[in-house]
Amino acid sequence: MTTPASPRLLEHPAREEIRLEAVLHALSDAVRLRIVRELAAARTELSCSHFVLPVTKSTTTHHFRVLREAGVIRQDYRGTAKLNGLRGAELDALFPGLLDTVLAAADAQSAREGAGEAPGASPVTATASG
Amino acid sequence: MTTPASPRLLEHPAREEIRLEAVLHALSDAVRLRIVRELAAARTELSCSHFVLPVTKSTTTHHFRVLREAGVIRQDYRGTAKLNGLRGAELDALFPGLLDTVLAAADAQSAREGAGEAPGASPVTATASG
DNA sequence: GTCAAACTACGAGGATCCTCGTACAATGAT
DNA sequence: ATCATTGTACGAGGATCCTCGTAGTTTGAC
Repeated sequence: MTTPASPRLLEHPAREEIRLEAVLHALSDAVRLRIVRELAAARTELSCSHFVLPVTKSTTTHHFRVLREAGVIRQDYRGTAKLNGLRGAELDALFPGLLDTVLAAADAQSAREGAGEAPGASPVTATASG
Repeated sequence: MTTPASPRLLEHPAREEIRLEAVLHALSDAVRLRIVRELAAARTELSCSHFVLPVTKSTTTHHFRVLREAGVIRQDYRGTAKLNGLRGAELDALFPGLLDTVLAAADAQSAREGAGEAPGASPVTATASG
């Protein structure tokens, strides 16, 4: 009777529990915004280890948790890995267009700075947004 | 030779200096989001004293400064008062649709909570967004 | 000059946040 | 069972943030 079948469960806020202020705060950090952009560009769930971030593993865990607790991403264990996926549909139902708009704004800012912070591969990926 | 004609000048970030992270952070606070919503609903410049906020005057000044330094609002002195106006056009040029989307999200959340935090007059104002 | 109104500056308290290092837990393969 | 992989927990340091009170500045009216 130690631990049944459930491997490791993570708490997520219910859709109705998601607060706009928390979402905006979650997206207001450069590292987290980068994570979200990569997740959006990938269109799939990605493991934490997939990300190459300018912070340590501990800090990475922290940022993923902030995103999860704000309701921006969903996390599920898959073997030793933990898959992260955007809660795009839910967010869109709650705050129509918010995520896409922020993502577009981030792309625009990135392009303006001419930096190499592009999340996907080429900086000319955008065209189809829906 | 103490002070020429300039009454009191305030520093604002140039349009190109505005950072998405700073804007999102500025909007992630409940008090500031409320200020922005009222400003958007008013469609005019409003003095600080016009706002009835759950914080002291000192704190109000602080929040207005955060909004100004993030590039969300523009502040100008007008006699003893200080008029605040949204930098909507500039923000929209930089981050298309961002402000409107956040404003709509805030309205949606407000409506969901059934609270009396409505910025304008009636809670049924939305219809024409552009 | 005097007075009221509107806002700021400064400093402080307390909370939250970002970052890290080290130690630990869970899974899958050997 | 042993080991490597993946990610967590805990605690701590340092920065930033929100809030306030008090004192001070600028403007306009009397």
